[in-house]
Amino acid sequence: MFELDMRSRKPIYEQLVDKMKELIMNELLKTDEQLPSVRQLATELSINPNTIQKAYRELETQGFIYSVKGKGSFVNPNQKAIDKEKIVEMKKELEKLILEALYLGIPAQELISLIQDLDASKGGA
Amino acid sequence: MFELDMRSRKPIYEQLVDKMKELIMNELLKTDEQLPSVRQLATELSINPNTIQKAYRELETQGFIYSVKGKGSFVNPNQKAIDKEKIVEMKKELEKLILEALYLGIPAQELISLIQDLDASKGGA
DNA sequence: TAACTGTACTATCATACATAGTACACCATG
DNA sequence: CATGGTGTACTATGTATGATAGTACAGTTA
Repeated sequence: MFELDMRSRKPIYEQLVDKMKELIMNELLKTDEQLPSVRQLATELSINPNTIQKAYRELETQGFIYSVKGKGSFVNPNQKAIDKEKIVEMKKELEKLILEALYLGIPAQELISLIQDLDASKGGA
Repeated sequence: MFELDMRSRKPIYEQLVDKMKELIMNELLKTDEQLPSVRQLATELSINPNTIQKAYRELETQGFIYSVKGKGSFVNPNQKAIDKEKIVEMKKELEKLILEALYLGIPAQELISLIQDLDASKGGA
């Protein structure tokens, strides 16, 4: 369910956060559905429970999940608060990366096709 | 000439490498043109000479520049060897980021427009 | 009570990046 | 030749971040 890239510059906990957000926004994890427990997921992924907890804490801060002591962590029903700040940040990152890609010689049309493909697969899956 | 983001996850030397490659590929630095010296650029950017040298070494390894002891570093006339590996890597990164953006709710059309704008400004500048 | 949840610490290790300092080889200029 | 510029190499140190290890405590559920 979670494919981690241990060599990535992006830390594990952050990869987890992003994956979770995708699953939630794509409704593969539905409202009030229970997430795997900190220890269980840690065992499953062969990483430290602290790393999982760090991801969960971040997800809770961002309003994607809520956690209850003794019970577990669950998908938050109200995630309308997907912060605009994050979107702005994302656009900046994308702009940088796209510019690099163009300078690297990747044709604009190829990038556009990539977006269209991803968009289609996202909606149609 | 070089805008460094000290807060970025991308290390300084790597930012330098990328900037240089852009300048070279965009022909803002022309064939056999001399680059700033290691110490000079270090002073100018207020960073350590070793960091500059690391960037230059990397650029030389990748075939973008060549260095001559006692003389300086220069733009390589033959940079046809723009590695495909880097392009593949770039595409993967882009794919991840675009997917995140789409899930964040940024419309595909907006991303496409972004690419087109960047592509136009790149060619027309 | 027992076994599971989340949560909160401290300590330690590993890695990558950047800096500091020194040293040497080479070239150009006076 | 002497000086000061170039690239290059090396060790040591500082720093920040990520990840792990271990322990402990609070709450829930059976």
